Amino acid sequence: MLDLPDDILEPLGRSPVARDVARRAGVSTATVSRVLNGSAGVRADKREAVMRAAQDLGFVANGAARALSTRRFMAVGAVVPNIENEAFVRVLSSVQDRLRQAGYTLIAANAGYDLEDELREATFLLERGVDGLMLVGDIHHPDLYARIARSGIPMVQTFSLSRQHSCVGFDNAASAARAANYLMDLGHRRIGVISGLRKDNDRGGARVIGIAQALAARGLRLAPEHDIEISYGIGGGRDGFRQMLAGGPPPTAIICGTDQIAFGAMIEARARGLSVPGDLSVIGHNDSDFSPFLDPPLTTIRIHSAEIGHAAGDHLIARIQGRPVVRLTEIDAELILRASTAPPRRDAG
Amino acid sequence: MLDLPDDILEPLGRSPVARDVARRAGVSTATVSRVLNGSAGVRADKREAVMRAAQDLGFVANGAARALSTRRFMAVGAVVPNIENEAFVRVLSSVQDRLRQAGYTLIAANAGYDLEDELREATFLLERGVDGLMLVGDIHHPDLYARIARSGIPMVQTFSLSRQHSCVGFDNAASAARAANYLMDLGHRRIGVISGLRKDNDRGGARVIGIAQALAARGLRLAPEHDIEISYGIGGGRDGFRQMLAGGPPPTAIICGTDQIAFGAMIEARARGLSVPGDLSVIGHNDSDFSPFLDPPLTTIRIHSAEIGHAAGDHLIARIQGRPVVRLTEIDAELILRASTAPPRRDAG
DNA sequence: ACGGTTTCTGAAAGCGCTTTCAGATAGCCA
DNA sequence: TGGCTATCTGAAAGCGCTTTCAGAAACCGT
Repeated sequence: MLDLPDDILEPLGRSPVARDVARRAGVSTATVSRVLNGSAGVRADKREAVMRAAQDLGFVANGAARALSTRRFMAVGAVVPNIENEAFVRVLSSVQDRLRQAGYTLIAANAGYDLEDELREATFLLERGVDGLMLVGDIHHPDLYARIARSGIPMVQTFSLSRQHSCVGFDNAASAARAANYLMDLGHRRIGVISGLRKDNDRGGARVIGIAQALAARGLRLAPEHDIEISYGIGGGRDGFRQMLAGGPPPTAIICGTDQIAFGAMIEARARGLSVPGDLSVIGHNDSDFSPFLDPPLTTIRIHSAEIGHAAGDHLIARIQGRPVVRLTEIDAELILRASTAPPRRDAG
Repeated sequence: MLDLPDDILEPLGRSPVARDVARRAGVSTATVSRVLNGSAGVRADKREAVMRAAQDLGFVANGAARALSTRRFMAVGAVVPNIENEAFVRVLSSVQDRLRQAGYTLIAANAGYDLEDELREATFLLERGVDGLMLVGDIHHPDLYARIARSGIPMVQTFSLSRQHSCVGFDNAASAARAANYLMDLGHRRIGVISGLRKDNDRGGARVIGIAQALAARGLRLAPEHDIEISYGIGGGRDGFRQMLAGGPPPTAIICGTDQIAFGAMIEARARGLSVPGDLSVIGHNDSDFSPFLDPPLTTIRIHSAEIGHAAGDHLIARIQGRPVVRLTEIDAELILRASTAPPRRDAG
């Protein structure tokens, strides 16, 4: 006969713990743990009893205690340059998708395109005990690499490729070069670039380099006055294009760091009486939702953010679980042709 | 004379714990904890020693152990209907801002406009042990309220007002009514609505009700064929407006659930040969980044998402820390007038 | 130098879970 | 029924931190 305490059917004044479930089911906490974690080797009747007791009590295991005991926090962190940027939101959303399926939580943080801030945020995440970390790009604070190494958790970089570290991304230089080649194939010879901030941003930098090299390969050059660096957004695009026009003969085509920038440039071009694509061809980056609906619809380099996120999530989960992984996953970007690009006018030279 | 173990200057094979710091500094773990948590009452020299030892070792306190010991997870959860929606991203970003300052982490999850999914995600967060919870809207699964109550953590609802629960938001019906009144003041009499999904969405529902009531107050009515419910996005807006045209005499003005929907409707209108605002006035919701740059610039109801997030974050932190709070914070939405609205044509009746 | 305060400090007891280890139980065959 | 193996189970030892409590040290006035 079991010896039941009086309070056994009374509500507890606190949230129930494993001990309470064990008492109610007439077993030990060890068995409760075994049942709740699905480990085999518990007789059916006891399993039943535990399940019911847990149910009745509304028992929810204390995450901190579990994490302390298993050394698994069941969460991974992600630090992105700008949490409000469409591409990064999509990545976060898709990486969370995967993590969620594996029982993990995503904790996202914002670095604001600054290495020091990124270090701070990532450290914060590391202190929380995340089991894995996702970063964007291949340029990070050296201390960050050191801390990640010391913590011993897996890390994956996204949106660009890397020799040193695990990554899921694409060749920013090559895809931008492809866009440049497409423009040159159309007959353009004066091609400009409006990119977002390039400091500490290997993606932006690589793209400009890719374009410059593609031009060089055909005997052209990226004129300094056609190489503009601005802050992100539609306003940035307007400013950028205005700046570009101020610097001598206008380009007949431009490649922009985001679709927002491209949109801004198109607005400014129209305000100046330039028609797109008649006087100016425009290519963006990211394929935003609104890009197919612009006037004219925007040619853009589509980055498969969702795929990047899925792959990055799978990569981290696999490494956390000790499964083998490929170090480098390439998710190719794609040039989406729409009506914002066309051959230059005859007389444009 | 202190008795130092041999390994004291050797790197440990594992990440350092408080014990290691204590040994290196020649104090107990209690003192280490006191120093690292800034509690007063530790002599300067010992404090120094601990600081240096922690520094040297690269000590990072184990979050799970700390959480277990303090019963504070130092994280709050947020469940939003759609993590890729601009307005919600902004709220998450601003709430995180505040939390971060108070030393808390934000864990965000996606509910996809479904009460069951929301319950599932919120439960997941609760199991993790979050210290507070942010939800969107005033309609939730009854079980969710029960679980929150049982867990004893503070919760705050956002984007709408509530009689029952703490909230930071605005009166969706009133702000939509204001937009309707503005249109009627311009002379419009046939006003339509294209909203996102209204099931389990009090915001969308309230807006339509507000509009219908505003119309009724002036002896008009919202015709059923002018009351369209679609899924979100630009495509949704196009579909919605197409549907509306199929149902009899077209409205001279529409109010849309988001700027994306409004943009879609404008595209469809133009495709049908209708000019905006000549033949159709359009009002959106949220004031997206691109809205001022559309052709014509979009009149919209600006929701101060960042303020909502800040207030919600402050509210939660205050309650977690046991400080008094106001139960209801109203952050008024604002009608931003741009060129997509104008008086109807004379002959439009 | 001494008793009485005041200030610091360390030992130890948790926090609530998982997991090992050894003992208990059940199952099986002869 | 006895002996042996195969299953189950519970006691107890952590996980790494915070915090209480009582004792040690420092300080003070006389």
